[in-house]
Amino acid sequence: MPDVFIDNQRFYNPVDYVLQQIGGTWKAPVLWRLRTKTLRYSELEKDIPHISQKMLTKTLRELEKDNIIEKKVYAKVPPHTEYSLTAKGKMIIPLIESIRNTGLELMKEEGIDYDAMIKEEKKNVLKK
Amino acid sequence: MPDVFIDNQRFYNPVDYVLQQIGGTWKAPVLWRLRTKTLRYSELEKDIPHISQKMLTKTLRELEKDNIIEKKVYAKVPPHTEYSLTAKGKMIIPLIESIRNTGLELMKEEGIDYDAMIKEEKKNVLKK
DNA sequence: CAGCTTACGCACCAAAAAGTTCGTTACAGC
DNA sequence: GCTGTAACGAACTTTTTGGTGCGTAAGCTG
Repeated sequence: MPDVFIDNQRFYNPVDYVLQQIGGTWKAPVLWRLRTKTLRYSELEKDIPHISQKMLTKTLRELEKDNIIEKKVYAKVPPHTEYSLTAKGKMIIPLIESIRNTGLELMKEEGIDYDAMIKEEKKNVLKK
Repeated sequence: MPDVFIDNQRFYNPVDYVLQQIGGTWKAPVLWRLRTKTLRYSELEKDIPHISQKMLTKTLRELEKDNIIEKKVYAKVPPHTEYSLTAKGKMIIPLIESIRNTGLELMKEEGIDYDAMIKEEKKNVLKK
């Protein structure tokens, strides 16, 4: 497995190359939400539990740099920005779905029904 | 996306859960080599470029803990250990292949033919 | 005219990941 | 009896990640 250099960055193998672009804690949650629609910064922030502004901003900058998402800025005050997938981003979504499905399977083997958990949570949100 | 607790560890979502188990720099290289055959510690060490002993050991321990690989020890001196995939490990290999294939595609879009690079490298190794 | 709003960048600090070096075991060959 | 060997564990340092809090623009609202 030889090393590969792209944009002056070294990657050990193709898996490494992919995981640099979509790995880490926050990239998948962002991409997952953008898979069907364009969203604003503040919408992402509200919808992704635990994410800090710093991490959201950093994640968005990296996804932009790798040409996975696009940013559209409406130059007003207060600011308004929208993020959406690029063609490359759309190409990558099926992979995220595969990873997610594997995760659901593995969780099931641990006795956890994640889809049911999500439904439960929605009920509780509505109650409030 | 609610949090999930498994073995006292928190995961934000199914993708997070999978990437904790197979993400990072070294897990895929190890699993990729074990996908077809059992290997000794020293064989893995020789075959994976750049890996340090510490990282190899740590990676193997984590994969064992997550029940993805098995260790067989032959109690002699010098030591002899063998690593192979468990059933769960075999389940995960297709996902690694998907990630790898996506990586190959993305590299191709950057003008890099990784399979050709590997062939070149093999020639060079034989020359030495 | 004070305060709220959105989407950040920046500085500072703590925590986690990763690399480097060293030590160990016990037998086999020189 | 000194050296090499395989597979590590432990200690230490460096690098990378991640979190918190602060500052900012400029118009709209009370």
